[in-house]
Amino acid sequence: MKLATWNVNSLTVRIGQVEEWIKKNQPDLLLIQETKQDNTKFPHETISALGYKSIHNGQKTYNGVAIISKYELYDVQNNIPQFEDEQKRFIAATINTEHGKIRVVCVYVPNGQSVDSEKYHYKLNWLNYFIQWLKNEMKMYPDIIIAGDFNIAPQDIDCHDPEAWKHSILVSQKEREAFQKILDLKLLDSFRKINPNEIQYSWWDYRMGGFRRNLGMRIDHILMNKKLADMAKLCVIDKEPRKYERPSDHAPVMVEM
DNA sequence: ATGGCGTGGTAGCCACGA
Repeated sequence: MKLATWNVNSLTVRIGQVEEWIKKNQPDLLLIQETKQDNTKFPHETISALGYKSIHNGQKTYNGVAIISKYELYDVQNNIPQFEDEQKRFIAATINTEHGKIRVVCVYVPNGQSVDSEKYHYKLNWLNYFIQWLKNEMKMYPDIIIAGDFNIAPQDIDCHDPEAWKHSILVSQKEREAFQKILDLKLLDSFRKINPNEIQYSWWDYRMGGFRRNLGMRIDHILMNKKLADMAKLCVIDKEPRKYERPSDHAPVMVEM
């Protein structure tokens, strides 16, 4: 199985690139974030023509998450249960694979804007509810993959300038503690497990020549339980799409198992 | 690195992202 996560920063703009990337990389599963379109706009036909099923939990202008899959998707859950939220940042489904039944969760964790912002509280609150939900979900689905844009750089090696960013969003202690709480549920960050010391980023600011100067962060992650993580052979961040004309500011992260 | 870019709204020298 080959699976990937990619924040596309508007599927309307990036649908051509998503098609191109799928054709080239042939993932079995692709989780995308920031579609920025409502469910009526989602290009199910384009995806279907490539041989994939798709489900989407979206809204106009902001957020929006989707799962594109070679496998049938069932028991779909839109948004975190028991968490009132207008924002569409979560979609989950179950698939039957060569590795057995797997629960797949696509997340677009709030950005937080700045640590003194109301949006930062919303981010931490969102993560709290997510962790509670996940804890319970793992009792029912021991084999689980959670992937998406976490908007958290877990360790200093995941940030190009940890000293400067220390107290800022994506890096702040509270966000890292929340990420650690997720890992404490016995989930593994597949990129870090497979590449313990690699310095690689998945996002670069559009401004200031961020990509050219490699001023990035590793904030997009693929987490899985130990059994699945032990099967994963390879985890790479594909920088190619970041070089496309009109790129997303994020690069896809991909696991092969 | 935070003005500097990109997207999507709408007509606001806007909101939001990260």
